[in-house]
Amino acid sequence: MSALIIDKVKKKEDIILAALKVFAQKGLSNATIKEIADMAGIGKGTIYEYFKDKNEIIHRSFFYFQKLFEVDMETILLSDENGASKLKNLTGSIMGIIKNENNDYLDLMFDFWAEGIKGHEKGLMLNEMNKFYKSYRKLFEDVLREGIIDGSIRKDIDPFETSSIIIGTMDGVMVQWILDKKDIDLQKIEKNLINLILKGVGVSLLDKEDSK
Amino acid sequence: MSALIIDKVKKKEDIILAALKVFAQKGLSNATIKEIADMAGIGKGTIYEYFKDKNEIIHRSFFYFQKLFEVDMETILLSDENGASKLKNLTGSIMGIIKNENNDYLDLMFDFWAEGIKGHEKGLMLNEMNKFYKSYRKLFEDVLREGIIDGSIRKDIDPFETSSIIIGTMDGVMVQWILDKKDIDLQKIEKNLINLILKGVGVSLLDKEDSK
Amino acid sequence: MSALIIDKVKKKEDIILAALKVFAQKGLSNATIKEIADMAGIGKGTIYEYFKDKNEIIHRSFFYFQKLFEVDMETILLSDENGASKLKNLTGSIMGIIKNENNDYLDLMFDFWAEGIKGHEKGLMLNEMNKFYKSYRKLFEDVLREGIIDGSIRKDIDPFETSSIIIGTMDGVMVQWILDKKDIDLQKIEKNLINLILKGVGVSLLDKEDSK
Amino acid sequence: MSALIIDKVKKKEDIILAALKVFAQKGLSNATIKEIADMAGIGKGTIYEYFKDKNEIIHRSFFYFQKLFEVDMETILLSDENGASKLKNLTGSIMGIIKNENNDYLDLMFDFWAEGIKGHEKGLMLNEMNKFYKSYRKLFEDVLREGIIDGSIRKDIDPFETSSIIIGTMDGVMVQWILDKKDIDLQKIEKNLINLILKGVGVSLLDKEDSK
DNA sequence: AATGAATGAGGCTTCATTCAT
DNA sequence: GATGAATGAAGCCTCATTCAT
Repeated sequence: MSALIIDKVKKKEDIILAALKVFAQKGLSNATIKEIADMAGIGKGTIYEYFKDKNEIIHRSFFYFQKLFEVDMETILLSDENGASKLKNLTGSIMGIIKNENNDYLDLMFDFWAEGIKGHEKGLMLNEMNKFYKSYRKLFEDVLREGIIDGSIRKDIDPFETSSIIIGTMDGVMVQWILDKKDIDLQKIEKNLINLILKGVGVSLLDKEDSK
Repeated sequence: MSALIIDKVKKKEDIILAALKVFAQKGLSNATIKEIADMAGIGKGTIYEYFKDKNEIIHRSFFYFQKLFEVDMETILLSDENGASKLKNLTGSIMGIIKNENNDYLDLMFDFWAEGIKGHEKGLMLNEMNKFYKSYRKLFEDVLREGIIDGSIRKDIDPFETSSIIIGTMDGVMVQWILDKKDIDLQKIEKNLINLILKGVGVSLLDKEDSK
Repeated sequence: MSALIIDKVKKKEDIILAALKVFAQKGLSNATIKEIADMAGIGKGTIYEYFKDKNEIIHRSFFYFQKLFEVDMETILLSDENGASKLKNLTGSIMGIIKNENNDYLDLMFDFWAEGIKGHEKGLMLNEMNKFYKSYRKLFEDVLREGIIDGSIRKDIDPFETSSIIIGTMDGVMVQWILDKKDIDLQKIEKNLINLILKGVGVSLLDKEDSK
Repeated sequence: MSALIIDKVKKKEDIILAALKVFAQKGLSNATIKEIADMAGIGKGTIYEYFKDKNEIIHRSFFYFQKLFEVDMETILLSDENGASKLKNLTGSIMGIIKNENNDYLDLMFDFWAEGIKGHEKGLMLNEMNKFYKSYRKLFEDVLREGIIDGSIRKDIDPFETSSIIIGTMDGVMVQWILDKKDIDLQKIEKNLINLILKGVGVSLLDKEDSK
C-alpha cells in the first residue's frame, strides 16, 4: 500500500522529468502531451492518471525545476567566517549550480519566467517565483548585514538593493551563457564576478596611493 | 507612390506594435493572429498582406523590440570624461531605457530569449541576439580598457569578462523588476548598482584605515 | 462607341485566354483569380468588371474551349465523295485538331469533363457538352448512313451506336496521348485508327481466301 | 493484435470508400475533410489518425479506384481460343467492368485524369496511370500478336498502336456514357464496338462481291 | 474604367482531453 | 491501472469578392 503510493509519486516524478526535457527542447506551448508521454515511455492517456491537465504538468515541472536551484545554505551560513567570505561562498555555490546543472533544463528558465508573468495561472507561478527571489535576497541581505557588522562589508551600501543586484548579476551572466556558450566562459566569469562584487572596478584615491 | 510605400511601411509598423502588445500579454505561441488583427484594428486576412506568416511577425517584432534597446552611445563615448565616468554614464543610460520603457513590451524579453534558443528559426534570432550582446560587451570592454589606461579603472580586472558581468547585472535586475515591480525599486537599484560596480561591496585594508 | 464594345469584347477574350492557360496549369479549383489577372496583365479587381464571379469565368472558358474543337465540316460534307471517304476525312480532321492544338489547353478536357458532371452549374455545362457530343454523333451518323446508301459502308452496322464509338475512339486515344505523350505517337495512331475503323482487325473468310 | 491491424486496415478502407463517394460528388478539390468524415461516420480529427493529409487520401483513393478496373485476365488469356476470340472476350470483360461498376465512383475517372497531369504530386499519379495504361496496352498487344500468328487477326495492323486505339475506344464511349447515360446505351454500344473492332465499318471489294 | 487593399468565410490541420477496453 | 483511438475546438492561412480611390 505504502509501496503503491511511493510508486505513484515516483511515476509523477518520472513524468515531470520527461516533461522538463521536452519543455526545454520545444518550449512550454509547443511541447505536446504525446511527446512527453513518449519521453517518459508511457502512453498518452496515462499522463492524465497523474495530472489533471497540461497546465498542471507545467506547474509541477516549474516547482521541480525551482528545487534544482535551492542550495543547501546551512553549511555556509553557519560557518564562522566573516560576511565577505560567506558572500563569496554563497556566490560561488550558486554559480556552481548554474555551471554544473545537467543543463538540459537550464534553458527552461526563460520559459518559466515568461509563463510566470503571463500564462493561465500566472498568479500561482509568479507568486512562487517572487517567494523564491525574496528568500534569496533575504539570504544575501543577511550576509551583507553580517559583513557590515563584522567590518568586512562596506557600511555605505544598501543591503536590500545590493542583494538584489548581486543575484541579478548571476542571472544575467547565466542569460548570456545560455545564449552563447561558446563565447561565454562561466569559469572565468565566476572569478571576475566575485572580484567585482567585492572590490568593484573603480580605482579609489587610496588605491592610487596604494599603487605608488 | 512614395506615399503608398510610406503607408505600407507605416502599416507594417502598426501591426508589429499591435503584435508586440498581444505577444507581451499572451506569449508568442498563445497569441493568435485574430488577436493581433483586432489589436491593430484590422481584419484577420489583412495581416497576411503584410507578413508571410505568424513566424515572420514574430521575427519582425523581435527586431523592432531589439531596436528599443539601442542607445545612442555617441555622446557618451565621445565625451572627454575618463573611463570610469563613461562607464557610469553608459550604465545609467541603459538603466534609463529599462526604466522608461513603455513597458507593455518589456515582458517580452523572456519570450524572445526562450524563442531564440528554441522555436523554428532558432538560428536567426539566436544569432541576432548574440550579435546584440557581443556589440554591447564590446562597448563596455572598450570603456573599461580606456579606464584602465587613464587610471580610472583597476588594472587587475579582465575587461572582457567584466563587461559581460556588468551587462548581466542590468539584465538580472531587470528580471527581478519585471517579476515583482512592487518589491523592486529600479531607481534605488540604479544608484547602488553603479556604486557596486565601481567600488564593490568589500572593505579593503585601506578602506579600513580610511574609516579610522 | 462601337469601338468601346469591341474593346470590351476583346478584353473578355483576353481574360478567357489567360484563364484557360492558368486553368490548364493548375486545374479549375486551384487556379486563383490573382493568377488569371497576372496572366492577363491586368489588376485583380478588373476581372470583376468583365465577369460576375469565378464560376462565370469557368463557364465562358468552357464555351471558348469548346469552340476550338469545332471543325468546319462544310467542305467535307458537301464534297461528292462517298460516305467512307467522308468518314475518313472527318476523322482525319478531328485528329488534326487534337494533334495541332496549341496544347496548353488540351489538358483542360479532363477538368471540364469533371466540372461538367459536378460543379456548381453542372446542368449548364453538362447540357452544353451533351449538345456538343450529340451534334458530333449526328454528323458521323449522317455520314455513315450516306455510306450505307452509297455502298461504301457496311449495311449491318448501327449508325447511331457506331458514331458514338468512332468519336469515343478519338477521345480515348487523346486521353492516352495527354497522359503520356512520349509513349503515344498520334501520327501513327491516326493511320491505324482510320484503318481499324474501316476494316477492323479481324480476318474474314474472304480475307483468308484473298491472302492465298 | 492481429485484429487491431485488420481493424486499422479496415478503417482506412472505410475512409477511402467514403472519400471516393464524396470526391465523386464534389470533385477532388471541392470535397472537404469534414464531408469525408461525415460520410465515413467518424470525427474530422479521426481522419488524421489514418492519413497524413488530404493529399494522401487522394492518392490512396486513386490507387483503390484503379484496382476496381483490374480484370482477372487469366481465364481469358489461358483459354485455347484464337486471338480474335480472346480480343472479343477481353473487350467484353472491360466493358463489363465499366457497365457494372457500382458507379458512384466512375465519374472520378475525369478527376483523376485531371489531377494526374496537374496537382501537387503529379508525378506519382501520372506515373501510376501510365503504368496502368502500359500494362493494358501490353495485354491487348499480346493478344493481337497471337491472333496475327493464329491467323485470326489481320497481318497488316500495328499491334502496338492498335491496342492503344482499342483501349481508347472503351475509354471514349465511357466518357460519353458518363456524360449522358440517357442517350448512350452501353449494352448496345458493346455489341457494335466488338463488331467494329473486328470487322470495321468499311465495305471491301470482297464484301461487295459477297453481297451480290 | 481600373485597381489592389481589405476582408472574413471557410478549409486544413493540430492536439489536449476523454473514455472504452 | 494503462492505453491509445476518437474527437472537436481552435488556430493558421487562402482566396474570392468588395469597394474606395
